Amino acid sequence: MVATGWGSVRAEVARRIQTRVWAPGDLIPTEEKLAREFGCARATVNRALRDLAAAGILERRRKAGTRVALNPVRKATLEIAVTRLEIEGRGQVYAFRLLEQTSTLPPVPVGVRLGLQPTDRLLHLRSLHFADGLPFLYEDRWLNTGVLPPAVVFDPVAISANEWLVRHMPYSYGDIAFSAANASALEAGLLGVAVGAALFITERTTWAGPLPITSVRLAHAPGYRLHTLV
Amino acid sequence: MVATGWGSVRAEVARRIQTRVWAPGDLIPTEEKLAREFGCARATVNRALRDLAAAGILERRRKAGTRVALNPVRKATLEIAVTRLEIEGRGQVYAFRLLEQTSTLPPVPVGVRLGLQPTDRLLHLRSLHFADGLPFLYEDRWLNTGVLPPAVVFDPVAISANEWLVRHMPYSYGDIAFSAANASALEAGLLGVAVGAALFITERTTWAGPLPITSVRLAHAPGYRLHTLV
DNA sequence: TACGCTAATATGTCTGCACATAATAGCATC
DNA sequence: GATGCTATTATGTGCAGACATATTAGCGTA
Repeated sequence: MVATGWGSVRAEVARRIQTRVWAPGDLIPTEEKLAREFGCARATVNRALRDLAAAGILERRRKAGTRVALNPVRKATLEIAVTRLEIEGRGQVYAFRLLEQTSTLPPVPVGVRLGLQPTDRLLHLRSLHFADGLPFLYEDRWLNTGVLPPAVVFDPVAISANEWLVRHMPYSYGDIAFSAANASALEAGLLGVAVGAALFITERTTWAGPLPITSVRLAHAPGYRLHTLV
Repeated sequence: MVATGWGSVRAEVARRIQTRVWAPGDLIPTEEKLAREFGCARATVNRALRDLAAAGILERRRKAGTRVALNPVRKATLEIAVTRLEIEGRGQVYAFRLLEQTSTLPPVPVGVRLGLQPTDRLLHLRSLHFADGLPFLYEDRWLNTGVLPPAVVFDPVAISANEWLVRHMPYSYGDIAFSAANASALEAGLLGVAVGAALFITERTTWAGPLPITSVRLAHAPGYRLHTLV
């Protein structure tokens, strides 16, 4: 421990866990003891241990103390960027085409997922995103236009809904699910692949506070890989 | 702001961003000003803003100040649990069967991924995991036995490699990639699905510090969905 | 034995202060 | 105008001390 700072405390604690000085399930010394040992303030140790706990390596409970996680749950972090940036980030040319834009009653599962009344109409957008001219992603989106800020015009032909939302309804929250599915005839035709090809599917439902905004299904062309950070 | 604590500062800042009091790209007040406004210490504001920055909502740079992220990158967090716990967590019965256990030279891509010499031998494990008696997951793993702690015996018939590693080589780091693939004849047979069925694929490479431990490919039976937290 | 109260304890968080560090803006110089 | 130094500034991190809060262990009582 020649380095200083909470990062070095974290590194040393992580080292002791990796080298099994402290084994899974073990109770590690209290913040005070560690602070004395490392010659730093308790707040510094606290910062380091809190960080390791957030990573799933430690489990902390008041009074009970801090122990090395017994069933470490790997927490993987993914970056979900706007499609345009994802494609441009690889040095490819981005383009997208709007295939459909209708205001209609959503299918029941979509309505339920968004918590809507059966009579609520939604904007149904279907579009295709291209990388270097090749189909990259097929997007099927239901959009609750009622909650969009009326001040700003949304032209789904000019800008992808994804990007528009991220710019004008920032920092809403939702849940994301990933799965695999065989390409339907429609999807195969649009993406230019054989019917039944394995597609990587992303499904997102997004809320701004209590208000449902959008529910979208993204079908990625074969070859798509989603990577964790680091 | 009737509540107190850094959480309430975070909530209020998030609210101002959601309601576009502070729009994307805007510079928000300095920590000192916010601390004065909220009637708390700068450290408290710092904690709140640091948290929002970690979530990708704010961008912070010394001297430059704190601004609302212009191209917010959604950071999704996934929990990757041990397969047994994942299945038992749904109230299903877990079982697994080891299909192959050989020590051999890995295929070139695997060797490269692990950064091994072309002459290094690896333990090749192939196994099938079951949920309620039905095939759930096909695992194809290459394991660098040289780095395993010799003190503890690893019996791949008795315990899944995944779980053994997580218990005895805790807190190693690696990268994970998700994709979709059509089931090969082999996979289809093992998982009891049609050839060509869309499988959700997880690939992981794991290191303990500088030492490569394992590279694994997991093929999930159709219907598998990976969910983000919250 | 079972239950409930109480004291002890480890972490959670806040305050106020200090100094470190990175990045900018402005000035001086060539 | 271009370049380079310097002062300024906002965040990053550190410290010590304090109080809050959850949880446990132990004790006493029924």
